[in-house]
Amino acid sequence: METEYETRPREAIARILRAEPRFLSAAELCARLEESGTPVSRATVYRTLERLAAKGEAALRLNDRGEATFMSCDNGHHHHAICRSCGRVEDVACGALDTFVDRLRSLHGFQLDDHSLEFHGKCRSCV
Amino acid sequence: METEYETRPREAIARILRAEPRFLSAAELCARLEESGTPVSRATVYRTLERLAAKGEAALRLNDRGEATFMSCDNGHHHHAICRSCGRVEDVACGALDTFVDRLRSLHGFQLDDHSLEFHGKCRSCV
DNA sequence: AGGATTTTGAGACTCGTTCTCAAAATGCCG
DNA sequence: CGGCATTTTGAGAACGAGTCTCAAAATCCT
Ligand SMILES: [Zn+2]
Ligand SMILES: [Zn+2]
Ligand SMILES: [Zn+2]
Ligand SMILES: [Zn+2]
Repeated sequence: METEYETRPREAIARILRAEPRFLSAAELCARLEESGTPVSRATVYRTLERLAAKGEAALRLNDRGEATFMSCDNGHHHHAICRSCGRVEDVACGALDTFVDRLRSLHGFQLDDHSLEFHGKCRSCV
Repeated sequence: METEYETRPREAIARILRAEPRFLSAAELCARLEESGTPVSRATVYRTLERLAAKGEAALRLNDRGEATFMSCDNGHHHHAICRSCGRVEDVACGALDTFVDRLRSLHGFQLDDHSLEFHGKCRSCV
């Protein structure tokens, strides 16, 4: 069998993630866990984050230093607007680019000054 | 003063990058340099890539394992379509999303099956 | 060639991430 | 309640990409 246990570390990690609209690194998560009186080892933090990401309950993002960061994130396909100064993340539903920008300005009050866009698929010679 | 020298390692690296429409990691670059009879140390490879990226002659990208990869890339703002199987990169000029997708299909013959989009700027509370 | 300056390479080092494995926790069943 | 099989955890070793150091080599200028 392969049952799943509900453990203190897992709950503590999930609680912190759910309360923060930001991508947190494993190190930051460790620090917060320590502060909140529920220290969790690095190994467990990584294992739990990997598990959450696999279940689609957390989004994984590599920051500009290549470190893995995680954020609580519901399943559906959408994109992220990330604040340069505080890191706050606004979820933006997928649609045409213009709609995106409009929504960012009006709905989220987000001042857009840069974006990165990457397509993935198969090139001509790979069908 | 601070003159720049034209050296064998730098030329070898630039030559490989210019011939490959793919993002290459420092390790891959080292291997190719070795093969082509011009071994270059890791340190120099990293220094040269950093230099090229700073001059806007190479694009930097973190792959899904967080490793830095580089590709010869001209200055202007544009986006990338990356083949899932061979890694070939098609440059796509910036414009509305619909135009992007059309261009990918017709001009590049690129079969799009996923994309990632990230906005950067300032959130409401950071002005 | 001579010499000031820049560049290189070998290897030590850093640090994020993964691995190992014995100890602890969990849930179940008698 | 105790055992008990199973899962999870933690401390620390191991790993690997990237950076740093500094003496030796290369480059350019005269
Ligand atoms: Zn902000
Ligand atoms: Zn989308
Ligand atoms: Zn391809
Ligand atoms: Zn653009």
